Amino acid sequence: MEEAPPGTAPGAIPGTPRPPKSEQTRALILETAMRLFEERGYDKTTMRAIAKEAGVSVGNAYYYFDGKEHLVQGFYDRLAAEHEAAVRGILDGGGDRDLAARLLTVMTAWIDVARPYHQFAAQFFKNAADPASPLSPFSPESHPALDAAISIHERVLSGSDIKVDAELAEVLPELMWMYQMGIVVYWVFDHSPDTERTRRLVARTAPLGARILRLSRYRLLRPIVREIRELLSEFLFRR
Amino acid sequence: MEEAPPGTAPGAIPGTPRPPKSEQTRALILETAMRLFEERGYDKTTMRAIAKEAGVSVGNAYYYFDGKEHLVQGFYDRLAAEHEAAVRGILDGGGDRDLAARLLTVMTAWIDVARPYHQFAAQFFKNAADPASPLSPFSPESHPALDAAISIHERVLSGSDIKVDAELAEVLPELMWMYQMGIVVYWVFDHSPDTERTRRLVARTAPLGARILRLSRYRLLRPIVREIRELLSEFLFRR
DNA sequence: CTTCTCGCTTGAACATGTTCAAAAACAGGT
DNA sequence: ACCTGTTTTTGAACATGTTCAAGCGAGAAG
Repeated sequence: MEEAPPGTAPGAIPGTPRPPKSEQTRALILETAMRLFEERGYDKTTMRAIAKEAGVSVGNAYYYFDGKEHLVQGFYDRLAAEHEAAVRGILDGGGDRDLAARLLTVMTAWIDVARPYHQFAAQFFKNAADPASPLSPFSPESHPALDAAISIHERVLSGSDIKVDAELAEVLPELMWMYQMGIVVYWVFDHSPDTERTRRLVARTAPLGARILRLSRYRLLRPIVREIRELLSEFLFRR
Repeated sequence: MEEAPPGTAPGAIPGTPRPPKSEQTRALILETAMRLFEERGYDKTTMRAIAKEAGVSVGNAYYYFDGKEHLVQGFYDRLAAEHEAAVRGILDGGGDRDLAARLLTVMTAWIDVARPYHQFAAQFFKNAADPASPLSPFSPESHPALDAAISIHERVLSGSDIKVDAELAEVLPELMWMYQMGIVVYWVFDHSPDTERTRRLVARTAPLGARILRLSRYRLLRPIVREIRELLSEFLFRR
């Protein structure tokens, strides 16, 4: 999330918050960029336009951000924060304890939160898919966001009344996150009005997932569940 | 695969093959581009360099191809053709009839065929993820390639000795193609030497898939299999 | 007060994908 | 051989992300 920190003040202790002046400029540029992205879309927003609108020079934007892509990180953070806020109530007590319901709520909340950015998201989605880009979910820069997203699924699971093997429970949140990524891809490509198709897909798959999970305790499926669990723990990305 | 066809000759019947001269130029540009992409990578290869190396002007390249991205389509086609050739023997009689073995062969063949392009693929993978790009697997331009890829999985399935419900069999090839896409994504992000991790992942998941498919005939799983089948036929892309 | 330091800011210059009006090559008819 | 309309080719111009050498300004040091 943090950019290459513009050098710290001369005698300043490292780790000390940036002097407020530059922080203000940084925020101004970021906010202007996000506003223009939302108004005109990612491609149509030029760095020159951002600089002009923010009342700074082009070079100044590059002083604070390594490039145009980095300005999008703001959306990641905002999205993640809004999503977290939207589901907090449901996750921390008070909510339904049924896993299907919890998952559906969380996923639907994400679609709602992300709705204003749908068109814009499709435009820069490619950057997220670029392994070399900091916007990739696997990049070091995205690690905090990734952890936050997975943590949501941890809470979806742990707050539910479902009974699963402890070892399986360990890899499930990451699997659920992958499910979410799949939905996001579907959503990005979804051109139905208000992404109604994606909503329907979630409404169908969330209960299905919970159902499969319940089934996983049957004797018959033991060996295969075991195999899947081992697979996940070996090949999931965070290992 | 076909570009916006450079206007047809005056009295020519539409659908008539292009005059060979221009076809030659087109091929020259495409081949030069592919060679340079392979030598220097996608980003490092400029349109000017391609034109210069091919002995034509920049504008000429744009006369035949709508843009730099379109030049990559050649790799798609080449890859698809090489893959098809590599697995043809196994698919059309003669090969193993075990589904796991067939799937593993086909997937491993793909990794082998794609090996020379791994680094390069990672560089333009983002374009394939862009819904607006012609390189997206869902774009009209990629439709032939998509059909070809799915047809391979149709043959993997139909040539195997596995018994599956007819209705399920109808959606399975597309599901298997999605599995392949998942592997491709893993492969793109895979930095292990010779993408050994991806190979191991395939070696583990191909048998797993076949195993799950065999299990699907159990009474216990009937309703859930039915649900999955309906889901797939409703939400898969080609519908 | 002067000078020095260093973070901050500037805008021109650069690299590269893309467009376009015009020139050249070409084909067919007379 | 010459005219005419079409296809092909050209290269300069354009748009935009990015870099960089130079300038600015506020506070520290003298």
